[in-house]
Amino acid sequence: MMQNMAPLTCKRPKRSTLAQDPAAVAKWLLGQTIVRVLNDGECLAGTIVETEAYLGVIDQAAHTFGGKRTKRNQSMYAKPGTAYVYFTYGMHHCLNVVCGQLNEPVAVLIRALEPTQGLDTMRKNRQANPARKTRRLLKDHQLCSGPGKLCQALAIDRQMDSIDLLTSDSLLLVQSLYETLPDNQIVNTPRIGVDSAGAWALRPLRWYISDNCHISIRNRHLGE
DNA sequence: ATGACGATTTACT
DNA sequence: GTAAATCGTCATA
Repeated sequence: MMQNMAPLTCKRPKRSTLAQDPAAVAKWLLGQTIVRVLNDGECLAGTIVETEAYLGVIDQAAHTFGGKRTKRNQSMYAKPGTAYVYFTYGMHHCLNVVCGQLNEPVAVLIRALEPTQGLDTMRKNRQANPARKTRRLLKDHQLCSGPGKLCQALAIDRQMDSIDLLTSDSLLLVQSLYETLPDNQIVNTPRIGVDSAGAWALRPLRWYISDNCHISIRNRHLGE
């Protein structure tokens, strides 16, 4: 568990940190913070606890497999530190951190956050469109425990696509004051929801913080 | 213009 | 465990 979080300071990562291969960045991002500043100035924040790397043109599970370039995925070709936000399944948004080099379409999907600031607003955002009538209060670990959930909680949609996470005032990546997590607190498994990607579905390109209860539901019991 | 398909979530048997 | 919800995006015509 990430307990006793330091008060939020605004140390921004260097762009060179994100200009690495997506697997390295995915691992590095664990423990860092995503901050969303709403129009009224309210801050919502969470610690990244689960990530997946998408390796671009060679990766059958990536939107840019084979060098595919469309209106939707063009921000994956942008400079490292750019947000790639896409809409899927007719109702969900997903947030990625573009990494690697300019024009090298690789990215890291942010799959789960441990919410640290603005939980009440997150709960409100998550229940804005209740699918079920009698919905009980969402527990903290239900707010950001999935790529679609965290975007709903932080009010992230395609308007945030192509934003620079290192300079933006509305959606920011903030570096932890702590050292990088030790390897024995990081679990590495295959990615979720990419079963149709052949052999690439089996590659261990997902990472999450061991024993953290805010990771996505699926595979919470697996791993190691 | 049309049809197939999701880097998901939720409810339900 | 299975299936429904729901629609932008993309490839094809």
